[in-house]
Amino acid sequence: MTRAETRTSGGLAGALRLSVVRLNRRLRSQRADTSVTLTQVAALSTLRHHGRMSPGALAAHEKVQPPSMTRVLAALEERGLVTRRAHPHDRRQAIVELTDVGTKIVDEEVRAREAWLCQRIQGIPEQDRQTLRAAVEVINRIVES
Amino acid sequence: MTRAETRTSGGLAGALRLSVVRLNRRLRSQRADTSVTLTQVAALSTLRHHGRMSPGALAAHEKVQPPSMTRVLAALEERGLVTRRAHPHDRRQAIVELTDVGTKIVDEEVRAREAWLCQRIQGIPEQDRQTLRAAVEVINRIVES
DNA sequence: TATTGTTATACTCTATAACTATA
DNA sequence: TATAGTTATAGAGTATAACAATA
Repeated sequence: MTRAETRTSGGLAGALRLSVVRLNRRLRSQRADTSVTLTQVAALSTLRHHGRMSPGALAAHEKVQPPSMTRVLAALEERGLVTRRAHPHDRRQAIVELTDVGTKIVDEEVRAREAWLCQRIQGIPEQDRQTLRAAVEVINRIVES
Repeated sequence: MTRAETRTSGGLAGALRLSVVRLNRRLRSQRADTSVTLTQVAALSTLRHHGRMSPGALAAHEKVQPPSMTRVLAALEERGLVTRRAHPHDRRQAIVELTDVGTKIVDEEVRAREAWLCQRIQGIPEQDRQTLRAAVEVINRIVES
């Protein structure tokens, strides 16, 4: 996909779609056998950055429907990476938080799992890294809108 | 995810991963009932841009394993969007190409399917579009490496 | 033997619909 | 009634292993 083909909004949308789909595939394929999946990493990372929250809030952050998050959390809880507590005032809600093991996974094993992308980012010019930093912010605004 | 958290390569890798995962989810959820799926659109787009090619070449372009592409092509062939021809000199290979209907899908229905992203891209400042254009090139280089 | 592609199988990811419990 | 979450079910997406056909 060359620069010339992304001049129009439609062309840019198509090019961005292809790039995102392919990078997403690459990221999923970097899964180590003993490690957590890409979706699980995303949920753990959100908990690490934003602290404990309800399953519904986590689903909203991750842009998935609640039943999808239920399944992710069940897997994480089974592996002892998160725990569930009762909400102090609203018994419908649960509060999900990282365990010590879960925190360790996010801080260490997860970063090892990202080695592929991290290595490539280290290998590109600083100007390209600046482009990616700015693009992350633009994409996040688009996703939130 | 703020700019400050993406200063290191690891932080940038994590932020980019989260953004890509979430945008990918949004793109998949834009599927129209009567339309083709995101994976099918990606394959059709590649054929549209690069012309006819073998299933193996298409899998390499899309960064999927050959059996995954076999399944995608079977669905597209069943819907009459692509055809298979024999390779003139190597009978192991097939040549996949868009039908007239498939071309029409790529040019019209697929663009309608992208309305969500296209609309958002039209709504951001030109400077942000330039950022995305540059980021597409950087991401593509990373994916190819 | 090496390459191209398919078949068989299984797992991950995600959604919608229907349900339960609580507010 | 409305909200938070789960269960049931189904479909999309993808991989590895084993196979068939051809080079």
